[in-house]
Amino acid sequence: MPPHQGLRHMPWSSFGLDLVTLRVFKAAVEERSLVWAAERERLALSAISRRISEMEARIGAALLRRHDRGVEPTAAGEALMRHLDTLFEVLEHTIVDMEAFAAGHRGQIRLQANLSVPAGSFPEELASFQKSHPDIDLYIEERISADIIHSVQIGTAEIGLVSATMHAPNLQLLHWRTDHLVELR
Amino acid sequence: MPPHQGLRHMPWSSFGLDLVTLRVFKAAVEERSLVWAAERERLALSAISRRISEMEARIGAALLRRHDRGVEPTAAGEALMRHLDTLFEVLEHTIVDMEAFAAGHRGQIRLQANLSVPAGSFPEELASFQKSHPDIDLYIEERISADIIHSVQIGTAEIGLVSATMHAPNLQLLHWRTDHLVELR
DNA sequence: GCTCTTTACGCTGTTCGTAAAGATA
DNA sequence: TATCTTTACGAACAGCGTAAAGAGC
Repeated sequence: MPPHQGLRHMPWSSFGLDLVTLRVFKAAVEERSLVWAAERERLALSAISRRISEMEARIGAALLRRHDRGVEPTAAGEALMRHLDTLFEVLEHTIVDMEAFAAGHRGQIRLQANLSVPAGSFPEELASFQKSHPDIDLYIEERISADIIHSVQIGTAEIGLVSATMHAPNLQLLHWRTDHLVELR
Repeated sequence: MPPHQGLRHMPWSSFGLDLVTLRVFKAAVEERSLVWAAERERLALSAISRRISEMEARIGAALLRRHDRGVEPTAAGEALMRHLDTLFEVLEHTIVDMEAFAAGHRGQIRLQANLSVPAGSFPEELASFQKSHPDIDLYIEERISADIIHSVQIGTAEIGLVSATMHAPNLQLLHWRTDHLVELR
């Protein structure tokens, strides 16, 4: 049997939406011209024309109205643009988030605690955490509660453990990369 | 000068995020296995492995932890997953919206007519149109014939009705989203 | 040994850029 | 004519699938 050579037909759901084409389309609408969009996206004019035409074909509706002074979105194109604004916003947030992981504190967690905390089941909790996250290096430091909270807030520590009695009864905070807010015990 | 052959390096911003890879990654996390993700996405196992590895390389952080029973998201992978949920939601809405335009049953239609038109059976025609297309909002404006024609041409009106005697005997044009050109009576 | 993931490699489809042609004021 | 968009075509790249190799229980 010859190589099956893939199911090329479904890049995304039924429409062939891809980020590059969507980005190029956005540029075309914002620049009101394929020529300028080509320049802005550093792509050949012909490539942009083709991308948008093929997207229109797949969707089954015109997205741009062409005239000899440039282009203009149709009603469908405007609707698409509204979605693209939020789509690329989400994407931007995603990238920022991923950059944070890529940057410095990759696989390292700085933990700060004060002395009144560790008495209870803390060591076991720590051990289980390290077992389930073997690729993370834990750095443990002792501080006073106020400093710990500040460190977590400004990001010089990923985890802060403060005495339960000082701030909230029976509650210890584990603040992990600003994504997780976990109750410990 | 030889063909410049493109700036291949920047599919999206600095990261090479593309919808197919993101979708595949989502599948891998949800299925907790590349094998199952491959099956679900109808893609070769090797293709999935490569896609995810390359995305991790570009991002500069591990997204999956591999063991011999499958895969598991790292902290970075979990963060990415949270964004993907909203991203694909937006995309889903976009597709639904575009499908509506493809079917031709959506949105607003700006209609321009001049006074000499409506005398005849025009109101009945309009009523029947609105009855058969209940989800379309009709906006009606009065203009002179030349302006109407221009509006339809440049797209500020989807429908133009001009006096039969002025331009073509016994003919009124209904120009709909530049896709349909329908004779009205 | 079994199940999972990764790497190697040939091959095909995709997509670019250049260049020429069409369209419109 | 000048300025935009589209189409044609050759070439490079990207991405798939098969198959073999690595890893961990």
